[in-house]
Amino acid sequence: MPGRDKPRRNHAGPLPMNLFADIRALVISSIDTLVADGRLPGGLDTAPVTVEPPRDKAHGDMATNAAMVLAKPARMKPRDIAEALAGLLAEDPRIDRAEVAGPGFLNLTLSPDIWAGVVTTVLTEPGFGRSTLGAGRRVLVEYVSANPTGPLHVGHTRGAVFGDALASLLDYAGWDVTREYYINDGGAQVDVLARSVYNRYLEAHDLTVDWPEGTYPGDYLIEVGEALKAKVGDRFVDQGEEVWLDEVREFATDAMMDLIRADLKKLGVEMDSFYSEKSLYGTGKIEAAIDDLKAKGLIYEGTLEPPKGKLPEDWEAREQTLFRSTAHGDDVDRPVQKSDGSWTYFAPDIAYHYDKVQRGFDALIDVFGADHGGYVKRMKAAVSALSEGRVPLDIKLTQLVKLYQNGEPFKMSKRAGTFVTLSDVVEQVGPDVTRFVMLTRKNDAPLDFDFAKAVEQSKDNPVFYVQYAHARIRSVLRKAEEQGIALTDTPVLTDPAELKVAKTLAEWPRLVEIAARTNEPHRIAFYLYELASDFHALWNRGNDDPSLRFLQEGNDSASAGKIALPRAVSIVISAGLGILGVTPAEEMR
RNA sequence: GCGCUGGUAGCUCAGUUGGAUAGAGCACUUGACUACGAAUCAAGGGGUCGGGGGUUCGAAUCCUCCCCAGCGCGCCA
Repeated sequence: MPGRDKPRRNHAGPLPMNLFADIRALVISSIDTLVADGRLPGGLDTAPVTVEPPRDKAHGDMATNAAMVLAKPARMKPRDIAEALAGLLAEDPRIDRAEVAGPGFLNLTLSPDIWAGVVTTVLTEPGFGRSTLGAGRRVLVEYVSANPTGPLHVGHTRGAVFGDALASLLDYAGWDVTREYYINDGGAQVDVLARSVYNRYLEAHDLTVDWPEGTYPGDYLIEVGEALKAKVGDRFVDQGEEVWLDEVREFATDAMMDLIRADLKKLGVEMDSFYSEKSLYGTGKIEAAIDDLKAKGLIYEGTLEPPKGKLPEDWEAREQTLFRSTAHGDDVDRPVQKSDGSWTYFAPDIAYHYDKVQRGFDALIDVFGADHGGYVKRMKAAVSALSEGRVPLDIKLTQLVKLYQNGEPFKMSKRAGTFVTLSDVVEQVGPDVTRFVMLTRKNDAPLDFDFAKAVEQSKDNPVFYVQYAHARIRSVLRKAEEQGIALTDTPVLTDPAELKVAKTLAEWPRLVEIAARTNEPHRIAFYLYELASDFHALWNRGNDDPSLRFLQEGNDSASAGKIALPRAVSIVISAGLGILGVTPAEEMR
């Protein structure tokens, strides 16, 4: 077998940062060597070559598909390529064995001291896991963007948590991230808000008022009405809308944004900027965006086909100003102006995204609720047109959150003014649990959130599982400090359970890149669960086998060698929880 | 009718963007605390990956046609 009796070498070279990337580079360079030797034809595309952890651990530490993806273009048998590659790879000191398996997989078993090196890297390189994937490019993440008409509810909470974790993840992966909230303060709904606040204002003057359909009767406006009274006295009583609407609207939206900012703060979400829709009106910004599209020949006057299927009752064909979004992948063209000449809601959205492009971002991400799924194509079309395809826009939809209390569904109805707010959730279960639970589901899958389970602190609740692992490690480290044990960055790893933990640590940088590339922060949460699981397993091995305990009675140097591994685990758990915005627990007694 | 998102173990969900015999947790069965923290661990049973067809060395993953659920579908944001 190749490589069996090669000389062992301690790590003279650089410590492994992303082991999978390092080994992949080795595979690629080996392919180049084979080409140079004439054993492989030139001009091969190595992009599809992957190096991954195999699903079955019996297949070694890593597997590469290189031979199989090269077989066809090289017009060779996969096993022949694999054999040639195996011989070369086995010469590298990092690789113990390279074995051909199955249809042409190359299974790699790494030198055991590689894993100790990984632990040392975690302990000595402050940025272990941080990636240069983003290369300092600027990305704007827009999230929450709830209408400023009331407190945030659970649906917004998920969007807030998701967007915030995604932003942190991208930052960790080397992007220059801006977090932004788009305030929908320019549409009809803020007029409704203003009228509702005006009603509360009248009530504050002990006047009786009607609450017609379409107003916001929520209690949270009572104090806003009183505050308005405190500010303007009875100046607006018995006055027509034309007198007070503008002022009340501004007063009310300011009050709502204060409320929303306070809600976000409870969750630990902090925006870099708030962008006002209203600032687009009367400033020429909408016109500028539409003109840009017009210059590209994408604006025209026309009449849309009625939608198929159920026809709106009051449908009648009208000529409107349309955006030729079909030229950029949409299904139908979209109106930007109503038949009376005023803007549709889509127009300021275009202007807002035009502004994002103008601000020079390299990539844009919008986080919407699932009920806005219908706008994905048109927004992508708009950004594609405005940036001439230069700026990618990814739109992530967050699905509904279904609330339960001990299995009993919680109903929420905004119309009736009774909905479960972000405050309700955070006050009951705390920000850490709220955030972690909402990130243990893919963003586009529905989420069941049971208050009872979330506070129960059981295994049902993964945040405690991860927190507990961290707390256990901190406990060990406190004891080590009490005993005056001098720490070392060089671990002693012998048991399979120890190696398993180190191998999982080695996957962290790769996991970060996958999560960042796919914009899927939930992968971080699942990874942390797996790391915690490996750690708990090792801990319990120590119950059966005292030689595996981190603190070795009366042997400080042995203890130090054992403690290095859990120290590394706590570093990665802290980093991962940091991305999710969850505080690592020091203790949980 | 069209579009978007889902459909994976009894339940709740992952699945490394096409890799090898599809994985966790809960629940169920059995076992481990004179402990570095048992909120933990070990072992076991459990599958037509919604269904059919296709693409290829290879499909839960890609294409196509159906079925089911949620959301959306000009002059509301």
